[in-house]
Amino acid sequence: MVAWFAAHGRDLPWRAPGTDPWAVLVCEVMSHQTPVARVVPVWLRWLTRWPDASALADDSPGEAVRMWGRLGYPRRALRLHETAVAVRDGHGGVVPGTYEELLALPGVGPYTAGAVAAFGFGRRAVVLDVNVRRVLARVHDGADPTAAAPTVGERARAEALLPVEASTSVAWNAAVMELGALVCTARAPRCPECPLQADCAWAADPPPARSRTTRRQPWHGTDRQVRGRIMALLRASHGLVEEATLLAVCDDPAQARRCLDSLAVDGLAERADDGVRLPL
DNA sequence: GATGCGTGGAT
DNA sequence: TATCCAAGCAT
Repeated sequence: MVAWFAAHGRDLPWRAPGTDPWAVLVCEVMSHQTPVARVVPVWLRWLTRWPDASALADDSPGEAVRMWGRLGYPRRALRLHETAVAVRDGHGGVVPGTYEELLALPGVGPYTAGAVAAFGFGRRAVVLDVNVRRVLARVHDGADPTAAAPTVGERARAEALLPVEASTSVAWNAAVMELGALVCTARAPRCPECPLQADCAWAADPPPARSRTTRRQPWHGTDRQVRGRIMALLRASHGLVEEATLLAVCDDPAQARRCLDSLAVDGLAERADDGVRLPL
């Protein structure tokens, strides 16, 4: 596993020696449901502008949302800004190092808390992202994990497999995650290239077809699409945007209104007297 | 536990 | 062209 990673792991910028926990946290949050290739340039620009948590906390949430650009799920930018404030005001500007403290930060869930503990602090922590889940489930069960959140059983198995020694566990986490991203992929896994092939239930008996358990949400005409269009207009403007301009992003005025309202509730848009803008 | 939440490249 | 999918989290 670890040898495979040394030979085939990607040379991602946050894997450079000396990357501090805050930079790791930023990269982990940006990577939620987002391809790594899209994260890299934003992460580099982000840390150039705000090298640490306090620098981000001292700027406005709206600037964080603007810098987030088209990464998607812009509420993550808001939560990352909230986390920066929490680190500045509650932890003396230093990212806390325990799983429990990390989990308490806004926008930080079980995956991110484990990833920062492991990759930011070198600690032994279960890192259960979709890649690790897929690798472990296929090796053990010969089937893909469910679409639902990880079960206690999955977590227990990951814990049981995780090497005891801290630095070894960090390397193991990185290797399994990378294996899931590059070899044990969701579609068309490259089993002949996999170091676990000999011990893998999936490789021994590949399932014939994919079973679709949950129906995916359609895209065209959804509130998500309309919200995205409104946010794109707000990011592009450094001042107020006329509400009528924002409401023109789709044909259905009621939907446009609903979406603008929901963005305001989320804190992604702020209404002023004569327009709308990103939060100050 | 099921839903909602962006975006764009790959197939 | 339509669907799948990518380092999840909050409600």
